[in-house]
Amino acid sequence: MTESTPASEMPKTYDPQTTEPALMERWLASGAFKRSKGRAGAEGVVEDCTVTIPPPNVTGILHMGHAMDDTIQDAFIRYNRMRGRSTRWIVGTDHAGISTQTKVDKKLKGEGISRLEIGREAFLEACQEWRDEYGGTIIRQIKRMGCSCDFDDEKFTMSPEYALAVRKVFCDWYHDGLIYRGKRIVNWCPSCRTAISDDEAEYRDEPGHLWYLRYPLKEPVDGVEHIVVATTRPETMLGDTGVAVAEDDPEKAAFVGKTVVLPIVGREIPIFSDWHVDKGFGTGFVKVTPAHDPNDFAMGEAHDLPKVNIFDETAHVVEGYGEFSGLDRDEARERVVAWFEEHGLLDHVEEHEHSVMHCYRCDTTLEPWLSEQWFVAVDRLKGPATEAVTSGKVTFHPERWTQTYLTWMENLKDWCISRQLWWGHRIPIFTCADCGWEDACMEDVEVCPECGSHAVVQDPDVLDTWFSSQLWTFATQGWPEDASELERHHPTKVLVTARDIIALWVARMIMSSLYFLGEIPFEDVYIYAIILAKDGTRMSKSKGNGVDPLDLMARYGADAMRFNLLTLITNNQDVRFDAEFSKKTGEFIGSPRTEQAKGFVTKIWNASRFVLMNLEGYEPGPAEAATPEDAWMLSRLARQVARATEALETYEFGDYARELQGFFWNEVCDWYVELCKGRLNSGDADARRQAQRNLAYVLDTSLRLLHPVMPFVTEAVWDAMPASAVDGEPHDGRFLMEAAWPEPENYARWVNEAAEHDFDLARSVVSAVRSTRARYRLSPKEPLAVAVKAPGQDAARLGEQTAFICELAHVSELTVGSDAAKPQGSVSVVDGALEIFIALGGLVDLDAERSRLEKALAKARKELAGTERTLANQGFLAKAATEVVEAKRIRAKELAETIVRLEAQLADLG
RNA sequence: GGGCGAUUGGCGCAACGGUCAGCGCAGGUGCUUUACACGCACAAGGCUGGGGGUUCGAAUCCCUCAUCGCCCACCA
Repeated sequence: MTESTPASEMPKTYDPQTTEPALMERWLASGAFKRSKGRAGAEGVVEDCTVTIPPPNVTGILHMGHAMDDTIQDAFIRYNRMRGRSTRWIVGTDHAGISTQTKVDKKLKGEGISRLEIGREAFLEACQEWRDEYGGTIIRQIKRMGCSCDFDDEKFTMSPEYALAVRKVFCDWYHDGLIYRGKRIVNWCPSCRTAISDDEAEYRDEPGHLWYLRYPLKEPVDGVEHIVVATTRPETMLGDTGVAVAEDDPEKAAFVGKTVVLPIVGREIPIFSDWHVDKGFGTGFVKVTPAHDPNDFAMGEAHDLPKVNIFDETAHVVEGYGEFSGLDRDEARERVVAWFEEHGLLDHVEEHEHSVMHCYRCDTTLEPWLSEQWFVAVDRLKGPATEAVTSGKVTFHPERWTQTYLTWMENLKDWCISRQLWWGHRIPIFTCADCGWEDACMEDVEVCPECGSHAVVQDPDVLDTWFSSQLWTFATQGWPEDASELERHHPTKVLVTARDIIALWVARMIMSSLYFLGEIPFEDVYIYAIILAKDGTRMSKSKGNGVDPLDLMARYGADAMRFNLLTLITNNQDVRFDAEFSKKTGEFIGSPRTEQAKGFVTKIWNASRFVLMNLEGYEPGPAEAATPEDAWMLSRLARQVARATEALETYEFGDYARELQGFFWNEVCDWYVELCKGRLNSGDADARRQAQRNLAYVLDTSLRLLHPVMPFVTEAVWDAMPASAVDGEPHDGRFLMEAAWPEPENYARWVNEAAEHDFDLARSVVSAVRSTRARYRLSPKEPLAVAVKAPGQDAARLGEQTAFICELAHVSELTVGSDAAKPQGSVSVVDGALEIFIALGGLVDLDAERSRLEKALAKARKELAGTERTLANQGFLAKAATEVVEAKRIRAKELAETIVRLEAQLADLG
């Protein structure tokens, strides 16, 4: 910030497209985004505010969810930096195992290459290339938004340092007995011969059948010789090891504990009850195939059933099933059904639609397949993680998400962490093929430490992406090698994220941080609303209703988009974004709300330009409540400082933005700036100087308050300001982003309730005159004579404000008094304790005035009647709070007085 | 199927048990007021989705119905 633009050179229009990137360059070059040292507070302690960005996928591009997330974080970070806290926003990307691998896979497929052909090494190289090419995209987009992240120290969940942390966590948990190997059903693609993760599988509803098969009972039950099961996959009956009924099914109770002889196979299998079963579906009897269905697997575990795998890796029936062995699953289905029919065991067949999983790559129907996987046992983790939240150490905002977290934690099952992918952290488990030695190792092992064999192999699978991202708050801060940063900057202040990853990510971060650091990863979790399209449905590429934040910024600028996003925030869990698209081309046309926000950016620019244009001869000096309007403005400013500070401290971002806009636009611009024009143009040098100082003070403070959400335009204006009116020193070389936040206690002395009341009286008079003028279609230039009758105290206060009332309402002659007389031929307006008479001579339309007054009278009488009814209610008087009763009494008195005045005016009209 | 949330003037939203239910946009009227027409002023527009309950008092709390949406789990 070496050169500042003289006010006279402030361009007439503000262009975010040139200003925003240029400012960003200067901020970046200055190092202002690195950790701020902060300022010591009253106790001599510098508070800490470290925030880690939820790492976007390395291959990702910015979408509206990121835009919301990052706007909230940046507003919070900028506020805290100004507040004097030691602040750093840690940025980085996630390697995103599945989605990166899928993208690279598709790219290679487009080139006619299969990852299975080129092998693991070559494929990982291709992934690395992809990351190098696209990895910077989203970081550049975040920069376009003006986010004040520490970009010089970007993190990555697969960097060597990070990999070390991941490996240590795995090994420690393994040696502490938290990581174990177990069997689990995965989605197997018989064509690709690989497991497909849940996220890669595509569900599709397809027409199918429900086959009703008869299973003979070993011994008849009450004369019944066989039961009937319903299945969509009859071929899997070869692997059945049980039959289940619902726990709450009295009709089936007699069958529980009995035995069925499985047809074809001849296996004797038990009948048992389980909560998985819905007695209303099918026959109420469910065949259980633990090796080929996830639910059946769970039942098999619970009831200790054998898991019989009947398919090989190409989904052909394995040896041992006679004529069925060697058949593929479709042939097997036909033959099994035919066999049941031939033997009179096929009860009947129904049409049945059900969802089927397909391979995202080759579209083959996936086969649930039993395989070896690695798990994290959560028993020892969930207790502390639950306590961290119930005790209030970690707080959710809004509070309602606490329940989501606790419910999930309560139902938490062991976490399957192995993924059959190549792109990711490879599981550091080494096994000796010769002697069976196995261990989790920090260093790669080539020779078996037990038998010296070279036949040591590493587990081929990689870790779930969340396994590495759960370490984000501390693995990005030097853990495990150097704990010095963690000592001062962990736990982090807040995690800002979407509700759909409370379970996947938030909960796991809490568990791992508690385990390895013995402390929570963050104090607060702020869950923001999901941004939906205009029609209330989720934005999606296929629907074409999604809007690209870059398009928004190209059209309206980053400040406008940021402001728009914050004002959208309410207590609601979803918000709608009003992006409009061309019906013909589907192209983004615009967003009215963002356009409004752009209007506010322009308003700030223009108001600032006006102030700066009028600073000629400005001498820095203290603000002063020299006039009633000054006292009012400074009081309002003080309240706004307190309110904005409170709102940001309590994560009320929407209120912060909306209230600030109302204040700056409707109070500062519409009233105060207008009111200062007189003094600025008068020949009175002292009055002009004071108006300049006050305007500069109000503008300076407003810019500081607005900066967290509107960093660019506020910084651009600040750049043009000759000196800070708050500290009275030239601020060349300092950025607004590094300036001090207006501390409420420094403004508290301006709060002046009486001044606010007095100003409201003057505003009432101005509004009454303007309104009357509009009703009679009189030009604003037409001078009018006005008399105001007010109670003594109010009359005196109004008397001090006649100058500006006359100016704003174009009043030529203003009389104020407790006994002011109504001039001949005038219109009267009753507003609270004021009676305002506007002289119109012969123009007064008696009928119109009468009906207007009658309308007002009727309204007042109606409200008075209601109020009196309440006051007559014994229950109300007995139970309502005294201040509420008192407020009602005062209101009744006011209404009664208003009615008297209105009646008098009506009588006067004749 | 489970969980969460919404329903307030034409549209988007506030109001979180107690003043005449507020605000913005759109629409209306009038203003080339020398910061801003991306502006200013003025006026109009609502028995708060239906029904029931709790309470002295309900847009607000409870129940129910209807409609809509989001998240999670997926049905043998």
